[in-house]
Amino acid sequence: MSLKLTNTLTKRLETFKSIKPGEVSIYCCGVTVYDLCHLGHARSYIVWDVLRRYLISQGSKVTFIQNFTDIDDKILAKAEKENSTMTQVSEKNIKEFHQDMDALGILRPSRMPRATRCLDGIREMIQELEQKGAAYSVEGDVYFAVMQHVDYGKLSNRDLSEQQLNADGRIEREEEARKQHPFDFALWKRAKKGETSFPSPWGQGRPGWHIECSAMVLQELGQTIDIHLGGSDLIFPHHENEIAQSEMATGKKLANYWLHNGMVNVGGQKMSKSLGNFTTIRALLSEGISAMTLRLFILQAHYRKPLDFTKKSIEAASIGWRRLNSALCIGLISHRKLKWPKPSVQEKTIRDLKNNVSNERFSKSCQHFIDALDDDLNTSVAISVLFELSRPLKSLANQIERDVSDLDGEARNLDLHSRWLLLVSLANILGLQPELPLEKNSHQGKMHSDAEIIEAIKERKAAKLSKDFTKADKIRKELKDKGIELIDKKDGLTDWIKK
RNA sequence: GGCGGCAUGGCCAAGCGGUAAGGCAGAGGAUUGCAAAUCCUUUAUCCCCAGUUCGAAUCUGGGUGCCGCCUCCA
Repeated sequence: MSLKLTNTLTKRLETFKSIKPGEVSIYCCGVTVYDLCHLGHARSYIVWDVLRRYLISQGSKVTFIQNFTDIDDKILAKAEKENSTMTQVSEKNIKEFHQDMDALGILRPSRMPRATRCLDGIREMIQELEQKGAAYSVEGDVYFAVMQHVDYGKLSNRDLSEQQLNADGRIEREEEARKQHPFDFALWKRAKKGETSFPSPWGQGRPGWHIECSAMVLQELGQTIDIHLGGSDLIFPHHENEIAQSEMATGKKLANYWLHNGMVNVGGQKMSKSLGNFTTIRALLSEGISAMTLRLFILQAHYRKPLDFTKKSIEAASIGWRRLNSALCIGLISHRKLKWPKPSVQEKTIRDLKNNVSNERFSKSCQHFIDALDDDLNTSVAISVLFELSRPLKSLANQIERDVSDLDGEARNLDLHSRWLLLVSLANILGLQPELPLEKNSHQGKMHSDAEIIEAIKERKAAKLSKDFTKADKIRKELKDKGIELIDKKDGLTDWIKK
């Protein structure tokens, strides 16, 4: 089987085939850098990160371009509010963006163009469109004439003859009057006085939103690319307009495959800045929810479906991850004890993986995993394979934790080792990487000094030795009420963690 | 009003015509003085109604409900 993807352009599941064999060009719509990213952004970029990792694992050379929109009303508004500049606001949020994405284990794009650094390309494209009669200027504004583009609406199923009957009340009358068609959109907007602006043949102004992506694709990847990515909320008007501009300017198809991810919902409603129902990635991470928990949470759903965000669902993912993680960590923590070779972090291609899997049972798991991803990135099924692979490893981790000296026989050990290698490699394709447990006994908070706790543990141990379990339990309970949990180990020692 | 999507156990979520993956929670058992962790076992006929078919959660038609886009938006 080979990779099949749902193409928004054709509304069908299609076998993916790149223009150049072995090479894949991808453009992903990035963020407008006026604020921190929220879980919705995380979903989008995590999902596309998996697509990218999967293509890489198949041996493809992937060029992944993602933009920063750093010219925008909201950035300007923020700059004004903070008594700063557009550049300062953008720079700050670009840094924040990288911090979040790195934390989530998202591979950095090959290049990240910015609108401010692509102005020549933007102006050239607008001029090209003007020459072709697909753009017209009105008092310093330049609009794209949608009627000139025969295919307009092909991505989002819009019909130009309908004239957008019911979008009333949402559009500024004044601007409407200047447009030839209600769907016409700005390629260049003239500057109001005092506003940050850039020179152009049409006067001082700023590029419209859609044109930057068209110009960047052309600049970074060429006329036709393999895959164009974005959130489903970008289908119209953003991507529709991008297609119109690019295809009119170059005369070539912009992208062969258009992929769109579903939204993150809160209480059934889309998470968004404007609704104010968003939770930032930063906030989630600082609450102690691990990056991999978020990844698991997101990848347990299919990427095109809406995903409801609730405290409960995150907690479920968190526990699920903790268990999966214990299996993923075992070869890193206990390879000496198990006499496994020292783990190397080499990334493997699917072909290597398949060749290395000797055991028939494992090759089935491996194939099941691959088939799942091939089927329009069915990460949900792929994850179920990981959980199934991890089961005996979790048990092993537990045995080691309890210091069971009688580990299983050699053959079984070998079996577990190759199981672990497969698990780690497959998990890596989803970007699920082992998170080594934090040092035990590390904690914040000042309710108790370590010495006090250790004293209590000693007292309890004495009570246990003298079979005074009532007292032992009382101490456990007292500590628990203060958020300290005791874990008795096989060797008679007691660990404790602060919650 | 137009375009698109979704409806599966207590919760989340796969399934793409052949008799319901996986995760969380729950129950029972093993282990443990207790607790935690771990393992084993276990819990559904798929929104409603009609139809196609030997056979449908899966296809068709009609309902009902929810969501997204049509304004900035991942």
